[in-house]
Amino acid sequence: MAYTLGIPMDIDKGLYSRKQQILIAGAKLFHKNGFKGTTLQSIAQEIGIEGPSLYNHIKSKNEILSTLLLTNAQEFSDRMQEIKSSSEKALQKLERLISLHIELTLKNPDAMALMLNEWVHLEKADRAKYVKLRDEYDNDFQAILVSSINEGDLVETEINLMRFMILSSLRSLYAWTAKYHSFNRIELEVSVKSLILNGVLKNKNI
Amino acid sequence: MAYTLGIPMDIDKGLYSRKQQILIAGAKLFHKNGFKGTTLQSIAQEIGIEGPSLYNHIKSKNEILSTLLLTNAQEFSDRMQEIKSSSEKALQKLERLISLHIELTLKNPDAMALMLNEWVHLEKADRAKYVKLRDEYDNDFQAILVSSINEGDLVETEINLMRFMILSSLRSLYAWTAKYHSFNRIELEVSVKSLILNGVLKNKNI
DNA sequence: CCTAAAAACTAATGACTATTAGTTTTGTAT
DNA sequence: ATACAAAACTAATAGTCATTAGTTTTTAGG
Repeated sequence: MAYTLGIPMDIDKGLYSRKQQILIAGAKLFHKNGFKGTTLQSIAQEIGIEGPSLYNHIKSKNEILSTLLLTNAQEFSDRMQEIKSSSEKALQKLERLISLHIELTLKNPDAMALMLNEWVHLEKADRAKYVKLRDEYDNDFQAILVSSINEGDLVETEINLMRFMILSSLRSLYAWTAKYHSFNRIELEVSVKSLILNGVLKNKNI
Repeated sequence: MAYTLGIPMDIDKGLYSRKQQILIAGAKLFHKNGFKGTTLQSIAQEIGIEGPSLYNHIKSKNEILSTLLLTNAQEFSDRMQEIKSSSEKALQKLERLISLHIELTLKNPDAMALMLNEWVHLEKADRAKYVKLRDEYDNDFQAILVSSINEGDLVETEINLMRFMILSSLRSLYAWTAKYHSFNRIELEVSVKSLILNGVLKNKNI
């Protein structure tokens, strides 16, 4: 069974289920206007129904946001476990993490955008869950950087800043892909890896 | 006369004017809860008055946001003109731009955070003005990168992606400085420049 | 067909909050 | 002191939604 946004696809119709449509429309509009700036009516309109009809499929407006954020945060977390537990050297793990960000960004740019800011509108419990997933991810990411430094592959900069700079670039990629769809995934991976690993200078003074 | 956020400081009292206090509190709360998630009452409370009293100093809630965003966008724009018109080589201009982002981020992290997302809540005219300033800045930034490539200093990656990756890192710095105040500006400049220019790899394979 | 569940609709409700009105307090210059 | 303006307060207004209630339409299985 194929999944998108954590919701099973309605294969028979070759279409998205109503709940999926709501999540897709929600992601799009939350991204465009912010969570608080988006009305349920506008989400309903996007899929051709009236506002209150949404309640046949969802429990609340907040549920839309938390499904989007937690599904994606969980996917990052799961994929991180996979990468962590592999036996490659840390530098290769870093490259796989870059690929992961690009993959998920291309699959779901709107949801990716929400992960940066809109989590502040989650309700307490979901918010705690989200922040926990995210902090763990960041810690794991940094641990891989530390390993790679110890393996002699990465330069010894202040480690928090290094993690921060890399993750900022990767987490902002959704804005790039929205404008330049022409790029294919492989090209993008090559370019992004090169920029992060080698920087922008042509002649390094080693 | 000293200025902050484009508003003259009330030097006699050694304090901020009410309008400045409102802008500072607004930036803080808009950053924390988003523009739509922030009530005027909460801004007023932050500076010890009642909500409606704000109207003795401002015209509307939106005015707070637009002052914050346009003041800072204008400062970026002005400083860009200065750097553009200097006679250094492009690589030095790029380094000055990195310093500029760090300087303004340290001076005003909350406002910097707003520039990423909250501009969507500006009213039509202000929004157009903001987007124009920002697009022009991005174009100028990219033009400097192109010059630097032509001068043989930067690698020939897809230019939009290069600009995008650099600006994403720089524009996210506010989140870093909020957590790691211990860093001083000079150290930060050295580290950020190195990460952007040289990347994270220790041994480049030239 | 028929029927029961799912999903839609329209019409409230009620909370929240930006803004206005009208009044009182505070600060300052004469 | 006094008066005038600035700045604060309290009490209303009015618009905007999320959500609920109650009803009708659609859909799918027997």
